[in-house]
Amino acid sequence: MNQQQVKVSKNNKQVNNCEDDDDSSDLRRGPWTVDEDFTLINYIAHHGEGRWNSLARFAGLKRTGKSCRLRWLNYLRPDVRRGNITLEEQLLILELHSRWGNRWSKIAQHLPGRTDNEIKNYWRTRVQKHAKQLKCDVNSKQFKDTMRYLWMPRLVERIQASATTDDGAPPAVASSPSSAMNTACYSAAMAAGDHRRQFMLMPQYYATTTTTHNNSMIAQENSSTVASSESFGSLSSELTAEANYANYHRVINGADHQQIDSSTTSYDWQNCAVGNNGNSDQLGMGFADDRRSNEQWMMMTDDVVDNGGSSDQDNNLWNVDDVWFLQQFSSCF
DNA sequence: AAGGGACGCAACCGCCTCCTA
DNA sequence: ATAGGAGGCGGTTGCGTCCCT
Repeated sequence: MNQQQVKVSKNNKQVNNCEDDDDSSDLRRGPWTVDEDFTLINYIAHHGEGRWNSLARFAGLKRTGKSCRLRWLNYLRPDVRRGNITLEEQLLILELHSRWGNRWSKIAQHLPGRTDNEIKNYWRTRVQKHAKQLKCDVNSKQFKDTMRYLWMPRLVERIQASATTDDGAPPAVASSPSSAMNTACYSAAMAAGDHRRQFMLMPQYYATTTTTHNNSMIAQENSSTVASSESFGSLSSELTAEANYANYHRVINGADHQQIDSSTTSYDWQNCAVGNNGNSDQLGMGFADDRRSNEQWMMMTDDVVDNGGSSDQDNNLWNVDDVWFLQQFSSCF
């Protein structure tokens, strides 16, 4: 590959040029100039997209068709959204990536205005960075579990929180202000029942929840999944696990008719650790199976949960405590 | 203030698939 | 049926900017 590239100053003024190494014509490479952008926009406005090679020729652009296509799709298209990836978009990216892997264009189809390139860059710069921080491979089960059980629920929570502050209206289910991970804390009266501790419950992510964003698209592929932004509303600390579970279903289904009659329904809770290495108790971690619904809940006592409030200033999902905690958490698998 | 490392992103590369003649 | 061109896609690179020392 010819490493010599068009050098463009900050204001897009070209200061150097070179020739394409596999083409005797003077095809340009490197950053696009304002003039080139204008030419491409103008041409497409009059003639439309498609046939990129001939488009490049007819428009008088000394660029390959591929280059024109990329510039248009990733940058010049009027419906391209620019700016920070929102929390909702982050959540959707994580969800869709967990399902499809690096199918960037497919993922991008579900994020209007975002390009595959942008999503790919987001994944590489943010997500992979966190995997590196956790000293694990981004494709490892360990990291995927971390995303599913911690990152994504936290995103849901933060989306809820920002919705509350944005429009001033309280969420449909008031959440406890005392915990940053106030998704489903309550005093568990677990089947083991030998002590009462404060737990945060997180269901297996896909068992019962989806996102608020583009949920119609998700529903197409997972019609049995109930889309709700309220999935992690706090549950009453006064209720039994069974009642809380019933409430949970009521919450996520958003209607009373879904309420489970806890008086006639028994749940086979197991306050057991699954796959732990024996120190989950020290970590305040455990798993509970609801065998009736085949849902599994991960539990963490609130002393291992960040209680600092969800006051992150930006879209950075992690703080030092998170990383520390995740490193501990990761060692359990 | 300056230098250097880290980061983010636009653009390119190469492979693969699809389309058309 | 097939070959060549065009387009699509995921991976990679290089450069500008930011931030820290």
